[in-house]
Amino acid sequence: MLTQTVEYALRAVAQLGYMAPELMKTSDIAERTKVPMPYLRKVLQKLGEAGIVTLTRGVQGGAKLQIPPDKLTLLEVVNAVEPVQRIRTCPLGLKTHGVRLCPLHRKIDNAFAEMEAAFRSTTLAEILAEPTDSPPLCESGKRVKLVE
Amino acid sequence: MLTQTVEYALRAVAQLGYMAPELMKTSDIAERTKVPMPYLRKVLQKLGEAGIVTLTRGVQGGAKLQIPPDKLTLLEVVNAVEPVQRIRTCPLGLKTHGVRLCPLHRKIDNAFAEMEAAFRSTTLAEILAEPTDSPPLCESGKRVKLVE
DNA sequence: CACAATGTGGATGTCAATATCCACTTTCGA
DNA sequence: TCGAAAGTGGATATTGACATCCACATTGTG
Repeated sequence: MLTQTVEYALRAVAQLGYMAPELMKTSDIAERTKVPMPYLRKVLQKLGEAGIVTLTRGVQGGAKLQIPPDKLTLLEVVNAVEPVQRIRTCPLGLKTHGVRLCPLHRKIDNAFAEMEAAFRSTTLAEILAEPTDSPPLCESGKRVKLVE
Repeated sequence: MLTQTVEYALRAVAQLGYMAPELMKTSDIAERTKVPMPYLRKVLQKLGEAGIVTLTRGVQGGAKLQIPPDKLTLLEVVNAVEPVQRIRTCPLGLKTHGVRLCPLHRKIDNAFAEMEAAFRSTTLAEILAEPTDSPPLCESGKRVKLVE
């Protein structure tokens, strides 16, 4: 959970959130989010498959949010690129454990569960709206749409 | 955080907790915890450098817990093999962000912080003592020391 | 219609985490 | 004192995440 790829996906979605419902081409997203552009393409494709963004080809093409920011949870974004791996059976393969995790693995899985819950209960809109000196992905005071 | 190596370290420490304060040779730990033995060696070495276990060479050598289970937190074990990477500055390198994380990264770091706290507040003794049908690393009913 | 802008799909490269191997050192006990 | 039982340190795979590249398909515009 929470790999580099997830971080990239969250940045891209946050950036698209500013633009919503307009679209933005990949190279611009890459520049604003400081994600390597060729890799960002792959990430956006996964977000596309998950129905979170819509991708359009050709001139004037790009990506745009398919889900309104107040309906999109961070967990959906995370799961689109790298589903949270909860511990469901004993990682040692002990037969008698199975579904009933031992205290060690229960503890670990609980930590995952809490993280999952934290992301599930947070929408993109909340992230974008939160009052702060440091708006996501922007320099202070530049909390505006991309100007051409 | 919480890589395979961390999982291995926790298993090894849990196993040593059963034996404490006696020692156990690496091959036995490997067998019980189902960790590849050559790799377990490396993990134990890190735990040794951190002062969590003591390693003894030669005949009758092996590893043993250096810290009593009720004084050893899971976080110490995690940090010994793979320190938790908290987000302390803006990952995008935005100058105006710096120490003051944006809501997105604050959210992510909070999740890390909670996980850290969960592990800091749990001792090995608690894990081993928790009443359960599935004692850590053992088949049910076999919550006993390794019998030669 | 032709061309440039843009995304697509797949092949390939890079690197760190994971895992293995081996020659060497240390220790115990016969 | 010698040999077997351990751990040590370093070299070497293996693997998956991360990243790049390129030929191609699609779309808007002159």
